[in-house]
Amino acid sequence: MAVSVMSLRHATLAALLDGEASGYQLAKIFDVSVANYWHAVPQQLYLELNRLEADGLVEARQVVQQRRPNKRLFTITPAGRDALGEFIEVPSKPSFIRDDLLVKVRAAEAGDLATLAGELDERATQAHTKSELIDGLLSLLRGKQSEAYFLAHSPRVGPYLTGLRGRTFERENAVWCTQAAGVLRARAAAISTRR
Amino acid sequence: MAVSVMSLRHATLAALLDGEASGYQLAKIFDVSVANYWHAVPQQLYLELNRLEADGLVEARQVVQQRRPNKRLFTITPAGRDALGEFIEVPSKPSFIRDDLLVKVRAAEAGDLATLAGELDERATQAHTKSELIDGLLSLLRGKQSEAYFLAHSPRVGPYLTGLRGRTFERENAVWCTQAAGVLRARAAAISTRR
DNA sequence: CTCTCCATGTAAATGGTTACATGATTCA
DNA sequence: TGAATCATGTAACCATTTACATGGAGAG
Repeated sequence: MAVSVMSLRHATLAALLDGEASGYQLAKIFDVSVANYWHAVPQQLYLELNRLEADGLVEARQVVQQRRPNKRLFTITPAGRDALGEFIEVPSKPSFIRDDLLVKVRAAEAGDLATLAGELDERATQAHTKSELIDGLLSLLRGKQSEAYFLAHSPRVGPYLTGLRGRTFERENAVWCTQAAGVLRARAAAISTRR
Repeated sequence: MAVSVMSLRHATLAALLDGEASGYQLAKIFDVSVANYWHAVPQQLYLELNRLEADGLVEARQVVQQRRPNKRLFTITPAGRDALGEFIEVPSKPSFIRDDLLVKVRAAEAGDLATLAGELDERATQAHTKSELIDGLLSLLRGKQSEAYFLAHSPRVGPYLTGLRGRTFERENAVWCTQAAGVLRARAAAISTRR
């Protein structure tokens, strides 16, 4: 059975549903809101946008600027929207976490506990910051509407739902990192007093 | 500043901290407990194990079997443990989610809402099953000890902590998938009655 | 008699990261 | 004067996935 591939394509197309954007702008968007479900560096986006253009899924128009480098603004085409529609029809492969830091925690017994606890604290802070950033994006989307009303009626329901997932993920990440750091530090202390 | 790479290596080494295993067994382990922080298909593991052996980070012994194909059991070497220790010292790059299904939800407006809701329900079930599986692994690890005691004293603290993260992740995944499916289905119904 | 499990690999293709390249503008 | 922002790309490299390949044992 066919399973969907090439999600960078579709993540890029999806980001263009909000309107035209340059590769540079998309890179920024990928850094904040798209980061909830996909990650890509600018180089990837420039390549992918050109491929999408060649395939007729996006259209570009050149914008000449005086004090800034010229840029190309991309718009999703009807064919691009269709491609997203088809993408939604084919089943996805299940997602998985791939996290260096969790590998380290798994292997904690083979390394320095204090160092690891330090990195966990840092990560907790980052995750907390990220969750607040997303929180801001969510209330910006929602405006004065209640969440229930927004979810029932707003055309921006897609970004809102992915934002909710991202916010929870980052919050839980922060909680867990803090817990793990505490556990490891307590153990590091226990080991050093025992000697 | 150097940032750690090649986590498959370290995930493999970490999995061998529990004792010797064959490539086939490791593939199983990767499917369940290691899946909380890394994913790999068997082919990758066979390759990686051979590379680790060539680098002296694991040792292999051949086990000849009568009714089963012969196998090779791998053990982590002191050099392998050192490699894990160094891995823990170098900072990790921040992790990110990469999920096809979230891309689809972001792009919901361009596709069929009922189809997407259906896939979200399926995913909710899978996530719930996975969370219960992990829950079982955790109580197996814990045995009769309280969680606090286990976290303070057990040598298996690494796997336990990653299990906690995985369990929360899957639980939150199930909750979110169910919520998103509900939202999208309600909207699908609203659209069809309006016509 | 078919399916799943055991058990290990090679080869080709795709996807993703890192390094390199350029250059003006604005802000501290 | 140095760093950050705007703006786009190429090339080399590394990691990951998919397809292909083999074959006996045991369960239903």
